[in-house]
Amino acid sequence: MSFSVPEKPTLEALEEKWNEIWQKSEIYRFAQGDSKSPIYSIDTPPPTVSGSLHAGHVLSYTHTDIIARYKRMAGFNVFYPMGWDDNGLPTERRVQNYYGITCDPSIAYVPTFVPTPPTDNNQRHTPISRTNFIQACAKLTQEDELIFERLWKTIGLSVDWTKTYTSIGQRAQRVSQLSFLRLFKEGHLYHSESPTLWDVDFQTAVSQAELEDKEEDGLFYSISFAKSDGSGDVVIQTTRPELLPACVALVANPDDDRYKDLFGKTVVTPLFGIEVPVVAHPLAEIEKGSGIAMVCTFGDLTDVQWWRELNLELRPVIDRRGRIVEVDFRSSRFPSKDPNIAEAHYGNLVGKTMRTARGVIAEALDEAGYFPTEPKKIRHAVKYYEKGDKPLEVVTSWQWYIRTLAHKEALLEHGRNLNWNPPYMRVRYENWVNGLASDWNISRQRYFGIPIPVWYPIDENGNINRHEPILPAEDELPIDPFQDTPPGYDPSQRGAPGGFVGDSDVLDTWATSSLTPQIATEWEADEELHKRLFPMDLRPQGQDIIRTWLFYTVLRSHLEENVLPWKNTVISGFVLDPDRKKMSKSKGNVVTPMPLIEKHGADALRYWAASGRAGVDTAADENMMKVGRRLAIKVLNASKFALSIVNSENSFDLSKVTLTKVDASLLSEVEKVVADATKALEEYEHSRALEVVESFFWKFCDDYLELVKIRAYGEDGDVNFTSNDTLSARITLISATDILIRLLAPYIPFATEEVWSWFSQGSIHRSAWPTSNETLQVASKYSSDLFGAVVATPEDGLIDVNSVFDVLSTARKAKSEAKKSVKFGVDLIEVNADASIASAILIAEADIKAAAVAREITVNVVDGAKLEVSVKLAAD
RNA sequence: GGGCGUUUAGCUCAGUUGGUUAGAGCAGCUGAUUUACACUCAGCAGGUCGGGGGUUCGAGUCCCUUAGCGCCCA
Repeated sequence: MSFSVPEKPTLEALEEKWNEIWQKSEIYRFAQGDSKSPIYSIDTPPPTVSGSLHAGHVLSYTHTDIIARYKRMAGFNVFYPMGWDDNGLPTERRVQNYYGITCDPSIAYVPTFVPTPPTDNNQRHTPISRTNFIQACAKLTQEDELIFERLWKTIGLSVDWTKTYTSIGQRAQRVSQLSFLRLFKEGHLYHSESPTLWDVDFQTAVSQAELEDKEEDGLFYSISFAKSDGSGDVVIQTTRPELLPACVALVANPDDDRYKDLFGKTVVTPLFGIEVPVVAHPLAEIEKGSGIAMVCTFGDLTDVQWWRELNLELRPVIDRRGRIVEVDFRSSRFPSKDPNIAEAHYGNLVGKTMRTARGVIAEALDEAGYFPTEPKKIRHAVKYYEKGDKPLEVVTSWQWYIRTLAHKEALLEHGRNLNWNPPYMRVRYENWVNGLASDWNISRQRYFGIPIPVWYPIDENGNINRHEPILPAEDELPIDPFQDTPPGYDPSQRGAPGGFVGDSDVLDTWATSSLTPQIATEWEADEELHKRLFPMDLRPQGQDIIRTWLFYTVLRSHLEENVLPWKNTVISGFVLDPDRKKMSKSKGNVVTPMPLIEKHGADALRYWAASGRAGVDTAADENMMKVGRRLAIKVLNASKFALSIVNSENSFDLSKVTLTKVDASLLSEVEKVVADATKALEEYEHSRALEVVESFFWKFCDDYLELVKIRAYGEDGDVNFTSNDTLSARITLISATDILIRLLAPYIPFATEEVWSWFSQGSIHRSAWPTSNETLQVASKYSSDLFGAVVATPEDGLIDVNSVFDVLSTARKAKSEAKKSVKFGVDLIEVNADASIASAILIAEADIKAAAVAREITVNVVDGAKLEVSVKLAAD
């Protein structure tokens, strides 16, 4: 065996060099045919490709990659696919802005249309057909995916790129639609016309998980309602007087003595003259305002609940664009006592936005004397869609829902059975499940998404019958009800009386993302593979999407197969900017990873990421990257040095090498490091494992290498070393190097692979993870391969090498304080120590003398004494 | 308002079941220098562990209380 070590190793261009080799040799490929090795499967978060790349991606994906690499080395057949989340609203928004287009389903398809970014950014968006729009989305996401893929490869994610999927791809479509059909048949999914939170800009329904409360300034108006029996007024408070025409009741708490007499009686709405009942409900807060509120259809979700539970009338006044619709005050729905006055006031509101209408009606109420007091300024929470810019409205529409409320208990139980890292993250999940208030609305009134796979019959009068949806056969999936014809119909019947119409909605992105375990493991496509891979081993993800991605995925696996989708989850923290502020586009403090990689190298960035613990927010700190870069460079240089000593001229002829006690003890320290690092990684504590290995590695370089390098070279100096002892040092150097770089391989894959290539075959990332009892085997292998000798261990035990290093360190300190060079001579090192330490020092005497350039060492045994070292430097 | 986390050296963080003198890296300071590595090495200095109270022979660690910061949910 021989090997070659470069003259001047460098980190530059290692990323490119090794990525190319890794891709070619497919070292990260899942071995589908291997039925023996245990499988470790990872449910990788599919990043939203329409979002921007930032350092946060590097943080959490590196954490996962460290585990993947560790498990692969530990003998697992690692299933580590990548998915792209390209479906949904964020993509639509990006495509609209990027190409300057907007989707208008009423426009005809133009086959020749090629989306191109506009030259003038102020230009109005060009309306295009639904199909053209979808094609534009597909085009841009493909480009975006390439950018992500390049980053993943540059930071060295050991993904099996043959398993890539997308959330809009055929496979995702089939799985999503198949699950939809199954859940519908099993009764877990239903269709209903009900009040739903609605974003008036995006024109779509949103779910509870997508809500965001925003604190806003508002006015709390007091409005007088006249009692129908003429016995006076009741004063309510509201922030939304514009909904007065939609008022269907007043509500107060059943325990509120002030209003007990009014329950069951009626009052009349000001301006509009509609008689409404006064009702009791426990959700009415006694403390809030005057304790009595108006119920409108609908101002918010509490209104919806009151309306449902108290069987109130329905008087909708808001359309899907968030504007006031026309109503008839002579109809039974809006039975005004004075239609002329009602119409006069309402006429000023029709077509107005909520905000404008509020001002108009407030003025009218004030003029007509319905404000007993001035409106009060308040701060209150207003519900927004997390991506939206206008407050959500509640509108009534047909939507598809997956039942969640019925499964709370089971979902909590699943949460208890999942291994959470860090454990306290489970609480967030439990809080969310306990706080669920509505079933999951999975339909979205958008375009770039997976179609809801149903059609509806149209009766002879042209009315759509939404109560009896037509379902496709499972083996026809995926389908697009806009393009495909339902069984038993002819394409010409689309939209015609007696014919059919496709559901025009698409699925919520989460309705697909919650199936990533099923998509990745070939559920209902390769059942044998699915069984081997599912439930999966690991779900890594961000803390911000516990309530969405994690929760929904648990729900879907519960509904499909009644199991947890994975055994473990690792929740990563956020990346903060260097000043420890949360990164956000609006603040302009987003740190993008590519420039950092160019500056510090991929291993350095990975080191920074690895130093952040699971669940802990981590600042994008360039200092840490510099430290990582130093480590990678040190690995190259120290390994080069160790290996070149080992590889230096040898004319030894020994059939047996007995390791010196210093060397055997060093190897035993390595074994402890292996054990500690392995334990930490098994517990998903990647940063602790790194710390253990890294700190030992520096000690190995600064103390052990310094201590034995003269012996390892075989040079004499003042001391004579035997061939046995020289070979012992060389075998120890290469064995420790071999093991330590394997321990570092998951963290700094490029530098360690480079070193590995100097003296070993194959990829380090396919080598075995060190075990804590293999050091002697490693030593034997190198001894036999390099020197043709067998290795023996010293007979009577090991010594404490750390005390030997302490002596060396004291000598260095004396020189430093005397401002002398490290190589300055020492006349005498005097040591007082307990017997065991004293004997350790004596055993290492020759090494210490050589390393410290000391002429003499005297060791005094003092029972029970701590190690004391005094150093007498040579004269100048 | 409720929940979770966090507060340790100038900065970023370790600190295990309570147990010697509370650790590391960075920054700072003092030095070394034909060298495996200047992308280096050695050394020094720097802390009342957010405040208060308690349990204990002993508390950074456990309990109570209080304040700041961050996140989540109302």
